[in-house]
Amino acid sequence: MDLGPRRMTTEARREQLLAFGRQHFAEHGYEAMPMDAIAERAGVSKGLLYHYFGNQRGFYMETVRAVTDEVIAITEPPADQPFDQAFRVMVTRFVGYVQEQGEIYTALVRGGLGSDSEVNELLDRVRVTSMNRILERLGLHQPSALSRIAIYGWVSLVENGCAEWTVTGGASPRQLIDLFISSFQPVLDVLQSEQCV
Amino acid sequence: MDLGPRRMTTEARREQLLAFGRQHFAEHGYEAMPMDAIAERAGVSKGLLYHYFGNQRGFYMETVRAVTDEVIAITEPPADQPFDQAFRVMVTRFVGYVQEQGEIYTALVRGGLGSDSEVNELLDRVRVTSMNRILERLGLHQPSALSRIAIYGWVSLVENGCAEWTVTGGASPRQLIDLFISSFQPVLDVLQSEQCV
DNA sequence: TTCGCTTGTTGACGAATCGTCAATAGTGGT
DNA sequence: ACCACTATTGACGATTCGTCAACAAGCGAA
Repeated sequence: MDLGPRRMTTEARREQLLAFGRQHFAEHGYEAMPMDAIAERAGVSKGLLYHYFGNQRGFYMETVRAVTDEVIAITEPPADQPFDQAFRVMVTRFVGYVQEQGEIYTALVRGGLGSDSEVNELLDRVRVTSMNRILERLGLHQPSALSRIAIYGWVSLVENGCAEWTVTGGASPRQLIDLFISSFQPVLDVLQSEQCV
Repeated sequence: MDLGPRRMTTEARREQLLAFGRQHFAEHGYEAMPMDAIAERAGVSKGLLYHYFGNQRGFYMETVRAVTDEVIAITEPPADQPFDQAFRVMVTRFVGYVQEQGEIYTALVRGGLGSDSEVNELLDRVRVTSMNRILERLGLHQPSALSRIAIYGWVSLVENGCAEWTVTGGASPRQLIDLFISSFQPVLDVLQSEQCV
């Protein structure tokens, strides 16, 4: 598959393998294929994968982490704008990301891939990061449990709504964005009733 | 662990093993422990587990199915009530179920347990069933993609909100129920704008 | 009670996969 | 051209999966 130079710098090889892993796991899922076969598809030896990622789960985890880090970076809301606007930017960027990288991201979130608690922590980092960003922008530094649950739930709505969108299609990005933003209103109501107490 | 009679009827043994599996997988997750060890904990031989469930995934899947079937049965909305009321019943029963069986259900949904696409289909059955029930009660027999995405997203909000609730606590069932019901309003708006076209 | 048949149950086995490690072979520096 | 360094390999031991022929617990009949 590779056909490039047999010996690469550590960094280049690592990125190449992660890029491959992203494609591979999105398509085949975690542990659907033995490491021997995965390595062969990647054009390297099994030993090399173990050398770079420790074990099978390690390879999968690093791949997932690369994607989640990307999502977190992309959805960073602009700092110099009022909440409403920054919020819309955040949602828009997320939907845009899903539109482009949809299949891979969905395969990830849906758990079409395998997972254990560690992998789930990675995925949860995306949700918690989004939640904290929203709380911070709203100036809620000590939110109640209910507030956190409300935002967390909304983030899940966005995530899974997008996942479903990737599968079924049939709606424009704009429609999705509007849906997500209007869905936030009840959550915002909870947060504000919070603030008054 | 067992200490009961060594030889049981097929049905009794099967239910005993499923009850054990529910506890075990909620605590240890899928594939965290070899089948030998699982069997030992269950007080039976490894061969018996394979006899009843075919393979490791089979045992896990049947366990998950038992739980998801339970959820689907419990959240069946009453047929003889108007939408608003039936809807509230549905949400209330779900929250009640999570309150009682929370840890097991959450371990399942969160994927603190492992999963592959087959397992995920099982979990998705719960969401899709809820979605279809709502659509049916509303008389929407040919919903647009956006409508389906909206409801699916809302179901995910409920699911993950409850999961978070199980972990963090700090809110009353009533608060959760109200949150979920008010969160449905924007979704309902989408559905109704649909209906007019 | 004893025999015998049905079937729930077992544990040792072969196959497959994981993860390791000493050996190999590119690559850059001198 | 040589050397030192390290990226890379593939065979190996260990672990786990899933199978299967043998075992034995219960029940009915004699």
